[in-house]
Amino acid sequence: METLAKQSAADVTACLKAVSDPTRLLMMKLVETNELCVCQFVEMFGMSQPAISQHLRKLKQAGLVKENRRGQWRFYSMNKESMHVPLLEGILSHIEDTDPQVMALRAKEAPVDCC
Amino acid sequence: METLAKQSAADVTACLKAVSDPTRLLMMKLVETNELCVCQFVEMFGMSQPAISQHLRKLKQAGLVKENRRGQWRFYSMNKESMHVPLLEGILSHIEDTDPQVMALRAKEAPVDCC
DNA sequence: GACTTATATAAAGAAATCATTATATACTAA
DNA sequence: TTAGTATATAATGATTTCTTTATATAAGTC
Repeated sequence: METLAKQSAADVTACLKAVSDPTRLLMMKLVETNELCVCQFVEMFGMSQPAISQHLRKLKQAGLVKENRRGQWRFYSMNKESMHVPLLEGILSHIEDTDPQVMALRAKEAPVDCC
Repeated sequence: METLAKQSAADVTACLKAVSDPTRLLMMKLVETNELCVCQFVEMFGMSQPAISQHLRKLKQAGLVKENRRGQWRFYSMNKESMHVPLLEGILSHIEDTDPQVMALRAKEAPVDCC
């Protein structure tokens, strides 16, 4: 069942800009089902912590992820209330489950107190 | 009926980068059904001819449009053979038909020998 | 051939993007 | 309170993107 909530071209562009970066697209694929904290992203992507934080900020500003604070950690997951969810889910569904990049990232998923 | 031809995350990113620009997204919306020549795009978008040509080149390099030469004109239309068609159609389907930008562009559509 | 028209390509500059290092904030624990 | 950990923000620089102006190519016309 494909929900077809339509939006303006400008809104679609805003969503596409947010996920047209390889790191952020993969991030969205990961948080589609999981909730992950910043330090986990850092481990998985092998990127500096500020770089990860800035990508997450862009996703948050676009309304694609929501932040959940628990203890000293901040968890990110897909914002299912976003107007962009139908579009976003549609895009993510085109990434094959066996995608090597996604597989490699998931293999590196460490416990929350990884850092 | 939603075709679900899956691709690698890298391929999806390549497609998204091509259409995450407002001009190019609208261009794809227009050539989804129509075949348009460069001078028509120039009229419709009110942008310089080289700017239009460069956007078209990016779309062509991504395999999203095909070029058809007839006389002195070059017509562009969606490349229905592209691996990205299912993803692309999915994205375009989220743009509402009454979108003001799309409507404004279509209203400006001039005959081919416009220039 | 010379001239016009449609389009592509090149060159250049402003603005946006994405990374890094350095620093600030905020929560936890002792 | 002091120290440590997790994350955000600021500052900076390299690269990319998007536009414009200038020039080249290629087809059509006289």
